[in-house]
Amino acid sequence: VDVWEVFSYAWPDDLGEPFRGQRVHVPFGPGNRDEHGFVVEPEGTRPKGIELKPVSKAVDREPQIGSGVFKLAEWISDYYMTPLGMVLQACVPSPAGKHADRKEAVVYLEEDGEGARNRIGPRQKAILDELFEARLQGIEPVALGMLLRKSGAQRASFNSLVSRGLVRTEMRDVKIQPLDRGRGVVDAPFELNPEQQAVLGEINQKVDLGTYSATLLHGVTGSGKTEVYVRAIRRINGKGRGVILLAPEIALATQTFKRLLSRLGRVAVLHSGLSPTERAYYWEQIRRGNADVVVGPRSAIFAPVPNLGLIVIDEEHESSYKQGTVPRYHGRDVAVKRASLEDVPILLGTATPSMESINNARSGRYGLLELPHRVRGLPMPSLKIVHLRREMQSGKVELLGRTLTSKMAAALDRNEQVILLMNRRGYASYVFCPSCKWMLECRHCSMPMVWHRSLTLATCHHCGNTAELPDYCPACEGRILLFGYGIQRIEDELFRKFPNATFARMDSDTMTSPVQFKKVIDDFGDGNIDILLGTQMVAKGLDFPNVSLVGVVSADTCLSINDFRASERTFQLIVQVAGRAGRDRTPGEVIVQTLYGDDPAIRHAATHDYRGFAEMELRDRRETGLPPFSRMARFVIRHSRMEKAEEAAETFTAELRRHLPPDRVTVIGPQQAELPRIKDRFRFHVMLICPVPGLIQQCLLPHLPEIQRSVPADIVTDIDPLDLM
DNA sequence: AGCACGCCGACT
DNA sequence: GTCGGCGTGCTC
Repeated sequence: VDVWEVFSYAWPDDLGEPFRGQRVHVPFGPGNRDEHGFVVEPEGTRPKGIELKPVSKAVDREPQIGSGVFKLAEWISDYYMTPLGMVLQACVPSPAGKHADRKEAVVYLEEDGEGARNRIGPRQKAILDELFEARLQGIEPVALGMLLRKSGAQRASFNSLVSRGLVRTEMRDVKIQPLDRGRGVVDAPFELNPEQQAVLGEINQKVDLGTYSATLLHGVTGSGKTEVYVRAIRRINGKGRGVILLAPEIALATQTFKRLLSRLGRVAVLHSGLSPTERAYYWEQIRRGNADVVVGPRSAIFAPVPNLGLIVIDEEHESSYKQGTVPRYHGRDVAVKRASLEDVPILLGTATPSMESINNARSGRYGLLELPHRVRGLPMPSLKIVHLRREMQSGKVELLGRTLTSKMAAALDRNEQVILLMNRRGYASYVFCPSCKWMLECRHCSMPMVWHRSLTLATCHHCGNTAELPDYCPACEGRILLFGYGIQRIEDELFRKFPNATFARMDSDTMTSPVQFKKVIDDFGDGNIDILLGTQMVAKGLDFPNVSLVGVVSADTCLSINDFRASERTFQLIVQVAGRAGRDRTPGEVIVQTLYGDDPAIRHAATHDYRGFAEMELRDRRETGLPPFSRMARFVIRHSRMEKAEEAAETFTAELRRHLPPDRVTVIGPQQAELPRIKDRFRFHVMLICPVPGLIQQCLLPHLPEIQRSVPADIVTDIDPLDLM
């Protein structure tokens, strides 16, 4: 609904007084269809010569967001060049269902529902797609009500899926954690070390000052950042003010939420995985000022905390803070904006600061605090780079090289635990015909599909489309091969090499629900599992005392991507996963397998040399004029026909050029995007690079709606893009 | 996004 | 002659 304009309506007296941000229903368009909208100007001027329609209904009776969040939404609308209505929709959750049931139906995707998958209707397909998406995000099961709303399907289509055995329902208690439960605040079981105390002292000064300041807390993995947050939060709570704590994703937010429950007073969570009832409950409690802390992923930055005193962003560097759909905002940057609008301090914590943040710290825009050592004098894990090429026995493909294998054996002998990390990309299995080189590709995206043994289906990672495994190659009728070093290959190797060890796999295929996630985490924590094998998921925030060895099966997969942040991401991934090792008495060891051991990102990670890496990377970025020394904007032009897309991209770019000063804005493209076709749409893109923050928006914002309308294709606008594919 | 209007090709 | 394709434009 790309409606940029603001429309005037008559306000019937019986609706009370209108206020900014109020949700309303209005008749819209020739058929007067019912649309929802937000009051933007309660005292708007009446446009002349137009008969006003009356607002039909007011949804809110009290403001759901404060003026700070409303201003924030306006800023997002301008900065990210997104219509204000869409921004407000992202800020304010849709109103809760009327009935606050004690129980609700939740839906699971059935594991072995192979058959019957063909010949299902589009509505049923939509339901399955939603469920599959939820599984990939690890938020399965999904509340039935939410599922039907999101897929736009009727109950009948759903029932049909149940009778085909493709999905399964269960009744679940609506589990709302009452806010006042944790009233008795538990004291910390231990004292802060001098380093932590010094850092906390600095933070407390800013907290006591109570005005805007941004502080980057660079603390190595295991340096006790969370404990520092907790103390700072308590202090601000003691002044009767609330805190927002952002975590990169739902799973981590949930984990942090539980951790805080035992240490702080009234803790609330907010995220899209909650049932409407739960979400409404927390929202309402927060709005009334009953929450001391709100924990959540990026969207929690819009929480209506009435007397905000501090914002904390954990794992500031994480790219999941950037939203992939409109409005495409960066949670960290929006948080900094909110802090400055509401004049409160903000704390950004990480072991591997993003280039943006470290640059801000160096230029003095942010303060910088450091925790260079682990707590309790624990040493950093030792890191060893292993060149896979040298380790490979002739002709035989081994994923776990000689060194890693023997280190694993030794660790297991000592009854210590092991974490193995592999990147999803590059470790997928493809469906392949060796004789004619045919490969199973998604019909809609022209990208190879990935075979999942557990689902007995091939899926497309871009659109979620699924396909059955063909018996024979459709091109030459030859034999089909599953090709690639899938996770299963590693599992097979583990079976062969460590027949007595127990291991668990943790990736989006096996972690279908928070319950399963918790179970694996608990089992591993209790020592029932020796080896934890996982994707990025295992790199983040886990804390197991008995892990002495971490193996990075291949560090290269994120280097090969054509993206100027590849180096930064590789460095972060290695340092973060290495941080899982040696968190208690057993010293940690990390083996990084690579084909390109000379890569500077890997070398710096091996010596825990953040400074050296940042120095080098910033120099590169400065020389090439890339962020953080410039700002980028990216536009993707999409059309179902290739020529149309290309043509539209050309005219769109020409229009952009007319409004941009050529000496200050570099225009790259248009060119075909890295992923040339997704969901049946061909993609071209243009990139703008400009050293002056905000200049691109200033030049384009007045003209963009008009330009977009004049181009017969979909245009996606992405400011400060992280994804350049 | 919907939903109209409007201007060109293949049919009863 | 009309039905219907989808490019274009508007929504207070």
